[in-house]
Amino acid sequence: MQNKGKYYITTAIAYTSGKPHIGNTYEIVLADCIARYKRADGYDVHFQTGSDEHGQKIETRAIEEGMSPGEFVDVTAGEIKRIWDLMNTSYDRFIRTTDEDHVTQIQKIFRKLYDQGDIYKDSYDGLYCTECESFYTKSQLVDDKCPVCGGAVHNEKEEAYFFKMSKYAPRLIEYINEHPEFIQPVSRKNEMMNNFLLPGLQDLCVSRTSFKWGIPVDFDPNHVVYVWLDALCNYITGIGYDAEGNSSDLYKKLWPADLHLIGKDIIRFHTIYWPIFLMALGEPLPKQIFGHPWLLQGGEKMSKSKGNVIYADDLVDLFGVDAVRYFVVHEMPYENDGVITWELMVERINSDLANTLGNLVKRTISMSNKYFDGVVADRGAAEPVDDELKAVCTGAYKEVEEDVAELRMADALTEIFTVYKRLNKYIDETEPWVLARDEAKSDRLATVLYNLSEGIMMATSLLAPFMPETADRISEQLCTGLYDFETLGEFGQFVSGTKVDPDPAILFARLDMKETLEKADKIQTRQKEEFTAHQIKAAKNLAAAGLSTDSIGDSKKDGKADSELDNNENVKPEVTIDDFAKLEFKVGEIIACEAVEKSKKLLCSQVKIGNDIRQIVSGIRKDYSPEQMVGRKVMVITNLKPATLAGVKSEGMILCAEDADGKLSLLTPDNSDIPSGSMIR
RNA sequence: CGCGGGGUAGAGCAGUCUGGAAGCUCGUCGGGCUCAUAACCCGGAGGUCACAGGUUCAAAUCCUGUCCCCGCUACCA
Repeated sequence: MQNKGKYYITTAIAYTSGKPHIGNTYEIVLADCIARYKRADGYDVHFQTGSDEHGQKIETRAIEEGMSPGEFVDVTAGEIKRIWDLMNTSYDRFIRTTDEDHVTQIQKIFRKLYDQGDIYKDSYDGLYCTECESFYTKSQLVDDKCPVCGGAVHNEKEEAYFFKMSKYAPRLIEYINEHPEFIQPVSRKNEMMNNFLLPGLQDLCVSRTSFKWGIPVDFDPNHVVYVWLDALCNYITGIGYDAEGNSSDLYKKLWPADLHLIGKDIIRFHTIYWPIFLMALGEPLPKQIFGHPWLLQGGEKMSKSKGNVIYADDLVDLFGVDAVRYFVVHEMPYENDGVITWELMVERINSDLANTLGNLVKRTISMSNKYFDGVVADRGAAEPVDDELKAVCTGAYKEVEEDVAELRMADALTEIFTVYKRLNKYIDETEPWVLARDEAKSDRLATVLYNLSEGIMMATSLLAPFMPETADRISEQLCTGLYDFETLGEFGQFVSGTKVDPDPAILFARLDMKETLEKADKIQTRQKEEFTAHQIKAAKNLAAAGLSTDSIGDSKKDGKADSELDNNENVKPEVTIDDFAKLEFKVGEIIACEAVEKSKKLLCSQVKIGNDIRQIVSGIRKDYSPEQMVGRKVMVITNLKPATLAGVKSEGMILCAEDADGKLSLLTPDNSDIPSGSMIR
């Protein structure tokens, strides 16, 4: 096969704060499809992935788990690698930012940049929240208060190293303008230009003294290297870059990278900071950076506290690795976010994998066995109807090639399945079972089955980078090997006279929706329980280490919700039974309810409490509609001082439980027959 | 007026740059077929292409305005 040259592809390295979910796993699968495709297409591919293991968050997460940071990242990096392997991804190196060669190089790089004056020491002058021990920018503040704890922030100075971003910004702007393919999709280019580059790039603080878990600056050990500088450089350290000029032959061959595949959330780091670091090091810039969209669970971001996270290993258990690979690549459009739900997963598998592909292979091989004792032979009895089929088969490679060149992998996959669909149609057009009834048409029947087998192998050879196991199974059932891409322009490579599998196994069994959703439900329930248990353990460990629980949670927003929850639970002082007796709780029945016009959050209910009817306004509209409220019996505090909310009078309060996400649940009496007005004690 | 993306059939999407009969997949309804995993093939129904104006012989596509959704808005990876 012709060698088309080297192709160096990377994924972002995964942050080791926890187990990656299917949204994170998508990236490695996509990269693997590209890598495998390029290999099959004649490129000398190098595929690197890995884990990003430093930073304050890791330090905190380790404490939560009661481990040292080093032990913790060993566990999570192992977990990431296990999932990457489970997904059958063919990376050449899994780099860890704790790897010795990487650490050494980062220190050299930092020193080099310092020596040449691109990094300078200064003081970081920012808005600091003592409570959270963090700096914030002005734009991050909410009402001039800390966005996490809501407390006051003040100006504070901290000694730090800075990188002269401003020095290189004009060159980067010029480069981006001259290389329209550099940032993909192009809409992202505008965001970077308009938000950062054109208004003027600020220098970047590239060291930290507030935590220890990072790569120490060797000439100033109080500082650790900023995690992004550390993480981004993996793309060069992983292939043998040396800041002192002794880079490896591998590096000389591979750099610059052909493609950095990353999530759309970290585009800024890859299209601004990373190119500038490279300019400063005097190295060429990567050829292309593709910020892929996200896979969302039913339209919302996955979050552990919501219990809606879908993990690759659960999916693989239920559906098999190739079905999962197929799904994530197929469902991800080029520019917009994709959607994953268990229902969609089942639909895709049944329709595309079981019906279109699996059934096609099965029926084709079954007919060869039934009519010709398994021998597939081209007896040359062609008819005009064959021509269109052959054209579709021989044209597929070109179509797929174009899609892959633009990284439109979902489209490429669809293109391949068009061939399978065409083959199914061909069976109907030729009606082999009718030909079988007439001995004189035996040659034609054989030729039809030959054409089908050949068509399947042509499409399957293109499918192999996407679904490697399935492609192997199909070629085994047809007792042949996958085709070289170079030969895909011609029809008729299948060796005439091949005897196929006498009893081919079903490739993808149809799934029962109800049954599968029940299994999925169990998985999600288990997951939510595990999360709750983890939160308790984490809080304990953090408290033992003398830290607050503010930093728990898998995102800033969750962290906020968590801290509020903790405040409600922990802050209130003990009360006596007499204090409690001052409050009057009764069962109320909601007899009417409507939304408060001026507000997005409020509902106004008419509540029957014994013989009394009261109007109560509640901020629960996001979780309950007025229709849902009517007829319910709820817990009401009746001696609360009346208040006016959004201009509407409220005489009491309907009680709700609130979870970590702020989702509300009305408190309802266990026995719905209990009359309204009953006392609650 | 911070920047950008989006609103197309019940669901998920393409089409918009370069104006010229509204398309794909799933679902649904009807028909065909029986080799096959109740699979496969054909056909139908279902859309005022967010809304309002404008340009044009012609607008999902170009222009103007409005409404809604989403992302980004720098030192948390």
